[in-house]
Amino acid sequence: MPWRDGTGPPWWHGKFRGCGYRLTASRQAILDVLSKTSKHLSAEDIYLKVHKIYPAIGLTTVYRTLELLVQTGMVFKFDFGDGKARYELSEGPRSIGHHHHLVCTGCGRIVDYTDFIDDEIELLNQTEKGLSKKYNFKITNHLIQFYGLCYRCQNIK
Amino acid sequence: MPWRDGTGPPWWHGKFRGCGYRLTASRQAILDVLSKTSKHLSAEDIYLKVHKIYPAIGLTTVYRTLELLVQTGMVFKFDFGDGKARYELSEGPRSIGHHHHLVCTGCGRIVDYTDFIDDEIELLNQTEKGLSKKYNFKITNHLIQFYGLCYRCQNIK
DNA sequence: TTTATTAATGATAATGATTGTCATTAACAT
DNA sequence: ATGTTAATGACAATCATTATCATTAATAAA
Repeated sequence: MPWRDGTGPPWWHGKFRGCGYRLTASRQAILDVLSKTSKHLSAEDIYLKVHKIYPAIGLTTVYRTLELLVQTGMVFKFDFGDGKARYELSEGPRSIGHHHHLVCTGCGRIVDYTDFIDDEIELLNQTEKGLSKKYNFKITNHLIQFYGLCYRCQNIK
Repeated sequence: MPWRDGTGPPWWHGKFRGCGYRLTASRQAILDVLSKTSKHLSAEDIYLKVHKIYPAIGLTTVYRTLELLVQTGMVFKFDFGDGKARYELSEGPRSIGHHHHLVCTGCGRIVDYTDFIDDEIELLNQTEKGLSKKYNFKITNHLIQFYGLCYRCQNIK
């Protein structure tokens, strides 16, 4: 399956049909928005962006589509503790764009990092294997976040 | 500082005074409940349990106390994707009770695991050190969750 | 191609966890 | 013992997310 190699249709085209879902304009628009950002968008952020391109869309559809995308593993849903969920396109824990987060508990700032990812991934693979066997889980993804204070919040009294 | 060694007052007594907070009956009751469970309680779960011992307490106070406990690092707030936050007493990522979670995306079942923790922790320490330096973050905690399907959900069509 | 089937959609209302308000109470420093 | 002020509880308000339901449109069937 072509994964964003620039040739042919976007990598997600086949994903829907295969599962019996329809590839609609709304869904394409949402995937488009997600694939063109590196930000951590909330459902409403996504709604607003999609709305510019495709004004007919409703917020409900955004929520519904995101749920579907999360279920099929195409999108990962994050919680950074600010009361709304954030969504990122997920090409799986082994993909190139995969990263983890550093979360400032003072101001909510989020830093994506890919440093150290290689070592982490290797260990995580092992852990995954062990956990899968012991608990009979079929593991599909993982979430790693570090919490702390960013340089700014360290210096605020 | 005594950390639940069984002698003297509960380990958290000093935590409050030191920060200028008052150690009230509500707060003690909430900490008591949290320290006596290994479940992943929501704010309402906690409210109901505390209410039995200390019926005067209000739900608002539970939320406020939990927020305080999270801020001071005594409690960790989790999101397992079911719409409500869960709280666990945190003695920090190096403590004995520290564990990570396996989350079933099918039914929401949560498995705590401590297996592999030692290797994980060692790598996480290194990563933490590297990240701290590079991004100038003062890291205080981390969150690790694996997502997948439990044995039951794997066999449901 | 036309038509039938049914998933997908949008508008709107409903839900429910969490937060804000404010008068009252109680910890604890003095 | 008393004053200061943080903490509390009842209640209202907020706001992200979900449910409802009539309508539309993507795909299969003819």
